[in-house]
Amino acid sequence: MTTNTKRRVKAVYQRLLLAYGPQRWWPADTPYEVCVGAILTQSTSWANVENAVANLKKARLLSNDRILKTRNRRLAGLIRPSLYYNVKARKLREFARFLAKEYGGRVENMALEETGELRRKLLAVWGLGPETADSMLLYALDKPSFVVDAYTKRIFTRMGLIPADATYDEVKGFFETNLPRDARLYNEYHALIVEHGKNTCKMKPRCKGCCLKAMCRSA
DNA sequence: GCCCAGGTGGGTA
DNA sequence: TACCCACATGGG
Repeated sequence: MTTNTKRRVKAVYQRLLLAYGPQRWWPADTPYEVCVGAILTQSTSWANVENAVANLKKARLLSNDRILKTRNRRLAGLIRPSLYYNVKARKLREFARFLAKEYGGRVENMALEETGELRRKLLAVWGLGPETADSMLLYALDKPSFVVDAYTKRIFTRMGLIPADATYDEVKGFFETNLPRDARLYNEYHALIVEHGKNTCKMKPRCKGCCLKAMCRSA
């Protein structure tokens, strides 16, 4: 990995920060709420997730014990706005069962586990893929685990920094080797990528007015 | 009315 | 391994 690559990765961050300002993620009140949101936001816009989380709060079900005690059908009804509500209800309960069994139902106890080992355990839970697991590590536990999503790959592939067929772990590795190991930086960088993806990447004609245009091969 | 969003699991060849 | 499909709401 060249110092030039490191410079470009840093330059992208600075351009995004300048364009969108600090994002200060994750939008949630507690680490547990981050974990729930990470599951609910799978392939779903955040606005829909907010409605689903609000329903859970209103029903006083936003706790590991309550989710474990609630039937799938009731849970699914409450998280209906978040799309794929039946599978997501199961995912919430699978996570709740895991948290109860391994960590006494407390997210803070997860934080005591070594990051690599915890990531392996999270990935073994049904319904938790790499992006969801990394979101929990980074945004709920403040662990330096870079989160990769569809926007990340799209943006950095267009800039010629990442091959189009790169796997999730390869993209994650790209960022972790080209950035200082800093949870706050990873946090802000991913949040900025999402913000950028939601706005500029949809622009037509593509890249017009994009803050990364000067750095983008396909612009 | 159409498109797509802060993915993941399962089935098939 | 590499695809393809199911899941299935709501805002622009």
